[in-house]
Amino acid sequence: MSGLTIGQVAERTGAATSALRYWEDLGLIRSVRTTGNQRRYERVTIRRVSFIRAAQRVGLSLEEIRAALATLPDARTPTATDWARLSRAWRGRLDEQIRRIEKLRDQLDSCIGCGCLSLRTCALNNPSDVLAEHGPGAVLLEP
Amino acid sequence: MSGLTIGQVAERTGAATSALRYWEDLGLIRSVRTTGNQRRYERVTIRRVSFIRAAQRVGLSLEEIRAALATLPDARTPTATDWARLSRAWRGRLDEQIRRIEKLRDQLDSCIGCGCLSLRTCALNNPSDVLAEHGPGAVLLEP
DNA sequence: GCCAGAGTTCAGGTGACGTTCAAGTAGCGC
DNA sequence: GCGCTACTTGAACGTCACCTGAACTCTGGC
Repeated sequence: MSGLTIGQVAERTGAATSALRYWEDLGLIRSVRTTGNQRRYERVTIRRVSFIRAAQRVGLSLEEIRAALATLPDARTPTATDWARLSRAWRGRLDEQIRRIEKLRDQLDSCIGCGCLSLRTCALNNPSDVLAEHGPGAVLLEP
Repeated sequence: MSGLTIGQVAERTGAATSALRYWEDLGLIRSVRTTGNQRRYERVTIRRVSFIRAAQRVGLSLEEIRAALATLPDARTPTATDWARLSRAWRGRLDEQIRRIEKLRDQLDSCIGCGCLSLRTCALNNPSDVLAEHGPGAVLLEP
């Protein structure tokens, strides 16, 4: 009646309570407190948390997710259209991820015969165009 | 002549010097020291580092890589056949990764229209069979 | 009023490094 | 041998997205 506990949100979304608290510290979600200082979440938070988890699976960092969530309307409860707008951009990311891994796999196929891993001859070892050069920010695919 | 410096190994392999020192701390690579306490690497270390980098791109943790490297012969310099044996097992991993992301993408496609992200109806939100439940250990795809 | 279970904060750990620092070293020309 | 620059050193701290445990407090049912 007065909102969902952190345990209820965790159970309904599959997120760990520690993650929910962490996301709240980062400002991704909000809660109100009871007189005893316990968190209580609105029901709309469930959808927000679901969005965060889905976005993570697609490979977005929490900072990117925070930015995306910031474009949601303050005044009203987000609609299905709002959520759809945010998730539409993910498609390309997934295609890109698949493309990268497929390329890596094909290179591996052409490389396994030789076992080379040598500098100029082996494509597996020259991935400059396969993966970005490394900015910070990990993509957890299988956390 | 008396071995490669850490900077030379970094340049030839593309690994950062900080990573090389870290891997040495973990026992993945070895070095000898000069009288001035600087690291000097054998030329074979280049191939070893290349293997580590390739294995990481495939998604192995450093611990898994350490275990794989431990199967290399101590007595002699590893041959192309040795390296090929180690990398053969990666194929399935990459296929599995592609399968996972493709499934996620397909679910996203069927989900974008509705913008739902709701609990029972949206596949994107029920990924229990898509990704493992989360043991520790991050897979960095795009570091 | 009691108790179990769920909640709280805080400190510290994880993996795989990157960054920054003062201080030391290598190798070059001269 | 001297000076110069580029490189290297270990230690300590930061990063990201949390997890774990300690020590405590709240909530809800009986």
